[in-house]
Amino acid sequence: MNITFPDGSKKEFKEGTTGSDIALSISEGFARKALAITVNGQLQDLATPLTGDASVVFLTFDDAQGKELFWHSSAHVLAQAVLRLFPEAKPTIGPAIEQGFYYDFANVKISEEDLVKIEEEAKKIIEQDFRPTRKEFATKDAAKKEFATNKYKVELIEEMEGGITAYTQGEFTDLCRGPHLPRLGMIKAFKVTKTSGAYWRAHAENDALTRIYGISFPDKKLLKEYLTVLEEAKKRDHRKIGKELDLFSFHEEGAGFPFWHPKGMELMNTIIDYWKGVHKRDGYVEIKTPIVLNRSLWERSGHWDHYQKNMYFFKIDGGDHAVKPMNCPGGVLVFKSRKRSYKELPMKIGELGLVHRHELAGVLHGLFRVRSFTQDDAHIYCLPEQVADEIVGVLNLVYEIYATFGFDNVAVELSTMPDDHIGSEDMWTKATNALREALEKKNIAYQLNEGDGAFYGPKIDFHIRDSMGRTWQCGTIQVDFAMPETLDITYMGDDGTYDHRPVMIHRAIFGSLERFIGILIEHYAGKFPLWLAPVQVKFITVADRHLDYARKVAKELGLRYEIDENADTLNKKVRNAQLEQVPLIITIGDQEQETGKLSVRTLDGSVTQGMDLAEFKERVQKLIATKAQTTTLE
RNA sequence: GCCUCCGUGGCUCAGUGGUAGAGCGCUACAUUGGUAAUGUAGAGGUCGCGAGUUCAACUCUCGCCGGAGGCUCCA
Repeated sequence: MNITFPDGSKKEFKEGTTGSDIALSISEGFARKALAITVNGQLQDLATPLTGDASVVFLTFDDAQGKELFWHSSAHVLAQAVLRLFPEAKPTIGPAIEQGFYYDFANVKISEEDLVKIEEEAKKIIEQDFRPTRKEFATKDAAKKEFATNKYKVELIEEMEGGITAYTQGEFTDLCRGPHLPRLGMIKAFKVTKTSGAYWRAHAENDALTRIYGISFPDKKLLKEYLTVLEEAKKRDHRKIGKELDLFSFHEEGAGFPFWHPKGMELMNTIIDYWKGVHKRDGYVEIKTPIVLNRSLWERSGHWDHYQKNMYFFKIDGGDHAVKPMNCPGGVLVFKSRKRSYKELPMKIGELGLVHRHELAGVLHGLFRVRSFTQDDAHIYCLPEQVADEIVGVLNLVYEIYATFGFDNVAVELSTMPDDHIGSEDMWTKATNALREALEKKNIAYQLNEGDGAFYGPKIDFHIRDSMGRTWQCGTIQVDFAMPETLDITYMGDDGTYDHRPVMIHRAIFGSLERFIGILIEHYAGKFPLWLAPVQVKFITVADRHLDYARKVAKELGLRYEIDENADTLNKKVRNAQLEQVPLIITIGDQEQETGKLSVRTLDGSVTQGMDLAEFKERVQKLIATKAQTTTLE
């Protein structure tokens, strides 16, 4: 057989030669690194004997496919280790994930201490250096017989089409499509990281499973690097920095309800001012609607039937009321407060609305997942033929605003009709197409999420990554033909009748001010750009006699400032200001007081002495006006 | 809500079946210091809440509340 290599070279091999032999024939060093081989684009393990002419590519841990194979094999090792320690456990599925792998087990309870034992057992298995062998079942029944004691595997086999295969390593056999590492000894570092509850097939009504997560590498150094990255990320945790910088707090008296401190509010207000500015420029107007509204509105809007589990209810004067989980129904009342003409459309009505949603206790997570938050909401009421342009307008604004904060890694998802929805299929198709076309027009790559839309319409979501690599939904654009109907919104067309329904576009760019600020804290690791920093400059005096002069200069600059009046040493005050991540530190002593010049320190530790006041002001104003990402005076 | 783990002064964390300690912070005094921690003294805790076991619980058990990492859900 003739084998073609990626560089175009060809070589003749005997029929039945394995990938591993071919790899060895090229270079010994390379063979050791190669994990698998693709033959005519099909992934195989190195141990598989090859037949016929083929073009081959060797995969290493650096390739996504190689990584997946490596971690999938590691998941088998994990399952084998668990079964050695807990023979009664029933393995279900164990895939590779973005970072590592997991395996789900039924019929077993695993404590934190067990994880250590499992890891030790896994290491023994790796040392045994098994070579996984493949077995093909002639029939479904044969496969079911093999896995008869595991109803989950039997269920999987039931649904399979084509050849059913299993892999065996030592005493452990698992149902698996493969391929696998040729030798398990290639796993040089193996760590069991955490456990979690999970459900069979991810449905809460199914059996509860125990999920065990792990990660592995072909080199111990890579594991060390991975752990270092995790530790660095932890230092950026917004909950930690939020406490250190005195931005916000949470209290037992209201789980999931953030309390904003003065500096946190300074930050939020700066962001809001910016938001209001760009929206005004783009023709938005702003409203404010009540937080509490009565039952009849929520019934008409569909929230009573489709969103009740997330809402807070109470009775006033014997009537049911709800705290708003969304701003739209209230906003619609403003639109309907008088008759509208087609000439007024599109109407873009913004609202920084405080919404409350009763989220499950287990999902709360700092500012990322709270029970009350401020949406930078807006509803665009437009004619059907204006929808496409309006979506493009929102997309432009979304990318402009994200860029202002230095976010270039934004993942976009398009979510379609969920099972629980209002409105006709026809409306949903129209709305989904409008979103899709806008994305394609702007050349934005997106992932499709079938059945993940809001109950009233499909949506585009924008996801931003936090320091731990988790992604969080921020902005959203939702096209809604349904609510205009259920809430009976009309406008007068050029035919002089009110028989026209506008289309409603719901959109938010930050999504939640709270979440967005949480992400910003981690994104900047607390070192905010000058325009955002709650305290932009901190004044430090050499001695108490310089305080009056410091106060005078501070007022003149027109920046958000603090003066350190503590009786600490200069060094201590500098240290504190650095730890508080204040972008500019101005030291005032005899020198400055006499010459009228400034001594300015930036967060990187560099100090500029003898700076002219006017020049300093000019540079700082420029940094603020341009919303510069870093604060340097050079 | 589910799984695993955690809950000691404002913060970070030691600690023991016989009712508690450190550093930072805070207060006072002394020091007025030139770019990452001046010194001395002092105040501050019913060891998350409730019940049980025990002669005795901060320590053991159970329940609740809150937190962490996941699952599911979501902005």
